[in-house]
This record gives sequence, C-alpha cells and structure tokens, in this order.
Amino acid sequence: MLHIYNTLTNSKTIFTPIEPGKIRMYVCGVTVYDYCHIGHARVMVAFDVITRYLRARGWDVDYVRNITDVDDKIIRRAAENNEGVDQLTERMIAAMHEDEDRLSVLRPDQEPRATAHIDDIIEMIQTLIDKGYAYAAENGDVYYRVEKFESYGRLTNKVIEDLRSGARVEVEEAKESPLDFVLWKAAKPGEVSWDTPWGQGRPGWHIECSAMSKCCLGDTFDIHGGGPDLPFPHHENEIAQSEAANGCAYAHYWMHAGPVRMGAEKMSKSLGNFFTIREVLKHYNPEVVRYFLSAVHYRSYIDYSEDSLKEAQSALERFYQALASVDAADTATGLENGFEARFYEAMDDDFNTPRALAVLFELVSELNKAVREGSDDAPLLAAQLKQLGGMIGLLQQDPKAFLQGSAGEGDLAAEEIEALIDQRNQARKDRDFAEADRVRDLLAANGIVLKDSREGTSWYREQ
RNA sequence: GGCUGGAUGGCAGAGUGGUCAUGCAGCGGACUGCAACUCCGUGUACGCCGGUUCGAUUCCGACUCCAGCCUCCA
Repeated sequence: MLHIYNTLTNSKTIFTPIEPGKIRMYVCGVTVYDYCHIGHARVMVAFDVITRYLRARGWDVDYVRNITDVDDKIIRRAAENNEGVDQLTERMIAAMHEDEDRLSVLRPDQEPRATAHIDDIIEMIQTLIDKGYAYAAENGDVYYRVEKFESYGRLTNKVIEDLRSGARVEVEEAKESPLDFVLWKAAKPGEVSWDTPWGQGRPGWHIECSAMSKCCLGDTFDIHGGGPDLPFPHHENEIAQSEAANGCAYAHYWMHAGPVRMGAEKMSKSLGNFFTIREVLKHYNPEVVRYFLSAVHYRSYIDYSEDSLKEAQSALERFYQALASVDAADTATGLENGFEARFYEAMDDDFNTPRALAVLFELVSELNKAVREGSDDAPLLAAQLKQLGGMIGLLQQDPKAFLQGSAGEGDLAAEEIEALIDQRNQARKDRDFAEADRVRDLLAANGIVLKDSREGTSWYREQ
C-alpha cells in the first residue's frame, strides 16, 4: 500500500489515483538562465527515483516537468551575455539534459516549455478575467485578484489577513491589493513579447504551470511536485489560478523535496553559495552524487559536504565490491528471503530511500557470505541486489568499471597498472616479497589499491 | 511575528511504547607472505523539564535551539 506525505494535509496518507493504475504527475522544473546546481539535482533525482520505483511496481506514470524559458532573469542574463534569449535558453536546456543524463535521471514524458504554450496561457488568463478573478490594470499588467479566491492559502496554511498585514510585496500602484500577483506582464521596449487582447507582454511565472499542467494532464491530476521554496507563493498561486479557471480541484497530492544546505544555510542562487552539478561531477562519479542525494529522505534537508560525498563513495564501493565478486544471474527468481518485500515496504512508505538502502546493505552481507561459502544462491542474490538497486536508479554500472574509475590527468593508465601487477606477481611467485611490496607501494602512491584472490589480482582507484 | 519541519551513538541517517536499524570511521580477531576485499566480534545514542504508563528515545504538555517558507530562488 503506497503512502505519500501530502503537503496539502501535512500528513502521510494512502495514495489513491484518479484512474486505477495510472498516475499523472506534474513537477515544477527549472528556469533556464544558468547551469543547474545541486539543489536542482536533488529535485531531479528525487522525482526520478519516485518515477522509476512507481513504474517498477507496475504503475503507468505520466511524468511532466516544465521548463521556464521566459522570465526576468533570463532576459537580464541574455542581455548581460550579449546573446539572444533563445540562444541562452537553448544552451542551458542542453546543459541541463547533459547533467541529467550523467546522473541517470530519465527524461520526463513531457517537457513543456512556457514559450510553446503562450496561447494556452492567454486563454486561461482570459477565462480568469471573464470569471472576475483577474483584471487588466492601467499599466498593461494583468493581475490575479487574490482575495476573490476564498480558500487562498490552503496549501501553506496562510491566512489572508496575516499576508495583508505582513505584506513585504512591493507596493505596485496598479494593483487593487498588494496581495495580487501578476499573470501577464506588460513588455518594456525591446523585450521579448506576445500580442494579447490586453496588450503586448509576456506571462507571469505562476500562470505557465497552470496552463501547461492543464494542457498536458488535464484539469485535475494526481501528484504535483517541486522544490522546497515553491509551496508559497508559487504553488498557492497555481491552485488559485487553476481552480478558479477550471472550476474543479487541481492536484490531489503535493510533494516537496527538502533543501540542500551549505553549512547551516540553504544552497541557493540568490545567496550565491551553490555548486553546479557539473562542478561536482568533475570530482565525483555521477552515481556517487546520486547516492549522496538518495541516502537522505527526500523531504529532509541535506548538508552538502565533501565528507558526505566521500562516504557515498565508500558505501557504493561496498555494493560494487560485492557485485564484483560473482557473476549475477539473469533473474533472482527462486529466492525467498524477504529482502524484496522489505525494500518495497520502505519505498511504499513515502519513498523512504535510506530505509530501502539499509535493506540493500543487509542483502550485500548475505551476498558476501554466500560468495564466501560458495553457495549457489550467490548469483541470485547478486541479481536481486542489481534489480532492487535499479528500481531507484543505482547499481547499474559494471562493478569493475565503477571500482577502477576513470583515469584523470597524470593517473596511471590501465595498461601500465597491469604491467606492474604482472611484475609484482612474478616477484611473488619467486617469493621476492620485498620486490612485490615495492611494486605495490609504487601503485599505492599512485592511488591504486590491489586485491589478490584465487582468480588473480584485481585493482581499483582510490577516488 | 505567522506557517511548516527538525533535534538520535565520533560522523551520516532510519525507526520503534519493552529484543538488531543501516552506512562510514574506530577497536579486537579470522583470512592473507604482508596487504586489500570479505567474514566474526565490539558502542549504557535518542535536546531539556514535567506528565501518562508496569515500562518512553518513541505518546501528551511546556521550554531551548536549528532550518525552510512568508520576496526572485529547486
């Protein structure tokens, strides 16, 4: 029985889909004006794990994640770079896809872009105006009339009176109320813009998600997800827009990933304390980054640290050392050891990956014992480990390739290493252990660790 | 100030009304020519104060501290 923590109710509840066996999910994506950082990676990986797992359990998942490709920051950055808006966004979308591919994040089924849905956006704004939920102001902007939407604040337990008194929102003369937010922004001269009944301009941030989710998934869908900074105001505004325009419930379950922190602060663009995905991938295997992001429950904060990444590396080495010790069978059929059920139990409990990983570590112990004892179960246990790991996007590399890593600049090449290993093994055969140890020390000085076994000597790089 | 979360062993991080999380690191032993890998063993951990209970880290209440959101941000 799948349980999901729903931000709407602040509680874990049994998941019931609108249509049996089918899950329609919309996740807020990235504004493409810069490279993605580890915080973005967290949301990508979290919802990738969720999608992979749900599919592995037989759900038909339609996963939509949008791309915001028109916005103030994009316009500003493009101007700074002296490039066109399209040029910038295309470049950043390509970079994002590259980052995702490296992290084994599967593409969403649909990846709508705001600029490709301007007609849908305009149509929805017009509906809101017609229904009295929005108004075109004198300055050419169109605003949402927040106080007209009675349940505004439901998602984040905000009370309209409190918002009004504590409003830090800039006072905009054209607005009827400081709480009103912009649906359509009038274009300044030279800015990218589209024609509408109420003048030239471009969409506000919140409306695109309402329009695109409607277009891709319908008026009502199952899950809406996003990052930790989105519940207010973005998701609150989406609810107000969609429910007012469509006249029915919007998303049934709201899921929000936790923040990545640097020290004691949230990693964010505005604080400038972020690492991009590509920077981190220069130093760590992508799977290590993925593991690092999966070793903590998706709703908790994660502190970014070199120590945690190194620990992720060590943990994965344990998995791959076990997998390297035996050839996995094609399937794990015939095993009745309870690991699979316990893994499912953990994942069905709001996608508890740390708990699921603990089950996999116990499976590793079983596997290592089986290998040691020469049990026939060893290949089956290895198959089971790979299969369950695959459900959350881990353990799919060739074990040897993972352990050996890739040679960086100045590192010994595989051929050189193997020549030295031959040299050492000859010395060992001659019982010249001083020479054997000299060669091994030489390799160790180059970050190469050796492992002797009955089958011969294997090696891996210290990462 | 309001709204959400959180405080667990050296570190990371699950979880539970009464027996084990798990990983990393450490220590002892086995294996090994020596190592590495692996195996076996090894830790009076649950912020503070009250309450409920035969029994609370787990439930309830107060307190302290931390984080996120309340403004563009994943």
